[in-house]
Amino acid sequence: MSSFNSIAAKRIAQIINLSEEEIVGMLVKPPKPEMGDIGFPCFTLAKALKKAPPQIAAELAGKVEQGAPFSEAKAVGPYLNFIIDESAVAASTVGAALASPENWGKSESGKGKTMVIDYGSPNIAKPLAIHHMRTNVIGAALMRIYKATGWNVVAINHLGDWGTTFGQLMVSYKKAEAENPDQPVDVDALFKLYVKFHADMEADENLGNEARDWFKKLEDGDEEAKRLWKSFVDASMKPLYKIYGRLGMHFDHYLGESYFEDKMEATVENIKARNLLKESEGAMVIDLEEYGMPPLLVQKRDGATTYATRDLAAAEYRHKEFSFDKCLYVVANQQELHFRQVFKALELMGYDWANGCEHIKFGMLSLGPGVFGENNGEAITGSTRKGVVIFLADVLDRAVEKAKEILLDNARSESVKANVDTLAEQIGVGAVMFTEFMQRRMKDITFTWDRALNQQGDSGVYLQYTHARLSSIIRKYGKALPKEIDLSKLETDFERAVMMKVGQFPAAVEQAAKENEPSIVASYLLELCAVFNRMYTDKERHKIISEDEILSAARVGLVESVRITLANGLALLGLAAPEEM
RNA sequence: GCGCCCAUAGCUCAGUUGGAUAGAGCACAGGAUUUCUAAUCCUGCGGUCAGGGGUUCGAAUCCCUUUGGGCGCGCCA
Repeated sequence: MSSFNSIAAKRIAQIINLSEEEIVGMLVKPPKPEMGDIGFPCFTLAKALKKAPPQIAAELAGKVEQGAPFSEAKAVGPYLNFIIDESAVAASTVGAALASPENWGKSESGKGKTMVIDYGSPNIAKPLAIHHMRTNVIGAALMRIYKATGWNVVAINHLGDWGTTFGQLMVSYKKAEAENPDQPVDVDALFKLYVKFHADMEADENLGNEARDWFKKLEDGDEEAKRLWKSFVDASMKPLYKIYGRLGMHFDHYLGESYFEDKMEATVENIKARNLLKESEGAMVIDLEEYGMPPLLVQKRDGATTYATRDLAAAEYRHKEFSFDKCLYVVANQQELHFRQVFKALELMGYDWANGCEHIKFGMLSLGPGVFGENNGEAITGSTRKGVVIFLADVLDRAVEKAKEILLDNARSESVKANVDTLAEQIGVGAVMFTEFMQRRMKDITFTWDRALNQQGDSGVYLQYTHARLSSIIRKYGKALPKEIDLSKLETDFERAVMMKVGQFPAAVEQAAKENEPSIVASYLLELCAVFNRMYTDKERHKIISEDEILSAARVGLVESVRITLANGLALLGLAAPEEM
């Protein structure tokens, strides 16, 4: 579509004293389709020309070069509007999508550039809770969106597999083991130990010191500490991989904090070499007062490292290994200050690539009333420590169960019945994932079961249902589309609206990458489906398959282009595109 | 106290590089299917775009300010 904009700009530039580039920046989309496809506002010219904007628009319409790819350029009030010729619309949308389905929506704007994305990155030894879904789903979508715009992407899971938490677990585990030699080590058991530790610490503050001592032992290479740590990590990873599979996530590297353990010394040396390390209250910090930030803690009083130091080491490693142009951290906005400090520290360490680092933050998820008691109608913050937590796996399971019921109720065909479990998984998981894409990432979310399990209205299910409907039409058509389709047959207002919407897909993907905002793709897809379904349900005028073979081929071509767009879009978001449901 | 973020219909949200009459979904009230998936579609109802000031031909959008809310501010990550 953007090529039409530049052609319009070129023609306007021929008759007024503005550059093509300036004009492109001024072009707008008219609010109603009958007004035209591209609009040029004439207000800014009014002063210089000392004429009213509508008059200017009328004069420009008289002077501007007419002809393909525009059927008309006309004045509409104070705007000069261009109407794109039907055949040009069809060729650049339906034609383009059919010609190369797998590339439809892709671009090369990121060609030759590398982006490292840090997402997921859970603190292991705790089962994934509902709020972890945000980084997982947003991060995985961004990864795919960047790939679609030509970037070379390296996805890293910076596992939280190091730190005092493991000391806490060791304290708790040793106590449990003393009472029961067969104390299991699996993620459920670990979770219970974790909760128990924090409950016990209420009564015995000394436990905190014991935990720090165990972590120090781990850092110092104590055999038993290492053995316990390894068993905790192994037990944690199993369910993690399982849920990553369900969410369709992918990582190129699992490089947890523990991986950087032996690289920490070099990082601390680098900080020292720049004269940045200062002693403060017995700990070692980087002073950032000059930049309006509190100091960054590099080493604790006992000499153990902190997650800040591990982030610095990880950033150094990532740049050395992948020489990224961009490094995105998909992490909740609670850590905003932390990342500002880390990025500033990297800059002070002399790394000019620090300005390629970006914190992709997102709003917080709280638990609505009814999820854990009524709480006087207030939302509450989940707390893994206190056991106030909704497990992601449980949410997915319930959504799948609900999808299965609805599938069996509708029971459209034998093959739906035969595949009901696969389809229910696709639909249920998709519905839960899609709730992440229903608003911009910065919005806070209040979790309620109703919201998470919603499969009505604007939802992932709506997109998937529309995809199944599109697939069904194509199945019914029952033959390959002819090589030459007469797209000029697509001439109704609804057909034009669908074509125009299909044509906006590449721009939506591009915009999503530019703003690091997968929800842009999601709202685009909802609009696409709405526009298509409107045409589809107008069965009087828009029967897709009819006796008119030429028209049928054109309409099925249009349907297929919508299906390709929807399938590619769903894939970017990580949702399945079922062919029937 | 300081910093970051948020505020649009009863509810959940789009619209944010300034442009034409601020849009969806849910909820509520009606309606559409002998024919391609009704998990759909249509109609109606619903707005001091948190308040105030400013910039501009033009502001939900940019600037200042007030209010309300969320998050953060060294030995958790």
